[in-house]
Amino acid sequence: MDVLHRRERATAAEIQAEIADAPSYSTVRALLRILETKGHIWHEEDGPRYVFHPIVPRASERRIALKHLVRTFFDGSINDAVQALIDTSDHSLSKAELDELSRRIAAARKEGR
Amino acid sequence: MDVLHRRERATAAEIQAEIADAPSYSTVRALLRILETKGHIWHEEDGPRYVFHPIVPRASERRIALKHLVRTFFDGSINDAVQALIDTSDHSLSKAELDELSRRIAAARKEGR
DNA sequence: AGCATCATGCTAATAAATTAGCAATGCCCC
DNA sequence: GGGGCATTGCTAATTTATTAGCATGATGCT
Repeated sequence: MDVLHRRERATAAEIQAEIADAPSYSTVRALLRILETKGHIWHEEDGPRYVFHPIVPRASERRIALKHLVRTFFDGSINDAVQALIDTSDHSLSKAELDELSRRIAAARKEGR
Repeated sequence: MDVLHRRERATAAEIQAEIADAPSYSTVRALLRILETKGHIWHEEDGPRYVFHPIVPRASERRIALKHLVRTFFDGSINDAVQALIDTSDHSLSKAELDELSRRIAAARKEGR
């Protein structure tokens, strides 16, 4: 599901290739079949192969994932989560990026929240 | 694992109680045994019952989860992730919270990133 | 057109997870 | 101290996931 949310569309082989420690091709295909019967993905045919897609759109899943993460790891504090994001060490934000964030926060403030 | 990361410690019964759509008590206990043999959790004995704990500390798991989420849903853009957090509608940030964020960003900027 | 390639459909075997349930044991309260 | 309660240890049955492998059919290249 993560691969499909990253790419929106992928074949079985692509999915396997993107997973570190991937299970066998057989298993990936079986898993895709299971995910499809459970209503998490669908597929279209592109010539001889299937191209899989998530059913829940990325933006929705994104919102769910954020909420879950904030609840699980930040006791519900969005503020703390933002702080942690800014602190992500191996990817630290450039001055320009920080400026952009300031701008966005100013915008949110203006919206009267 | 989510429950254990939220609470840091929990018994089998507590874990079951916190999971929506939880499987049977038997299953929860079996799963805890499996997680333990796989090295994801450990337990101490508190009188007659086991209290389980995650092995990877919350702060580490948190970093991993953030990284994963940014990669999966925001194409690696921390900025976009922060924006999405700020936009979380059902939890919108108060003016005070936005102020605090501004302060934090200013601090990050000062650190010369 | 013919051939190699790739992907699916299917089947069958094995491994792992899920579940129920009961005996045994330690705790708590009266 | 005795009786109930909660929790673990275990076993066994069932369901589900994982895997290999082969036949089949479409694609694309020469």
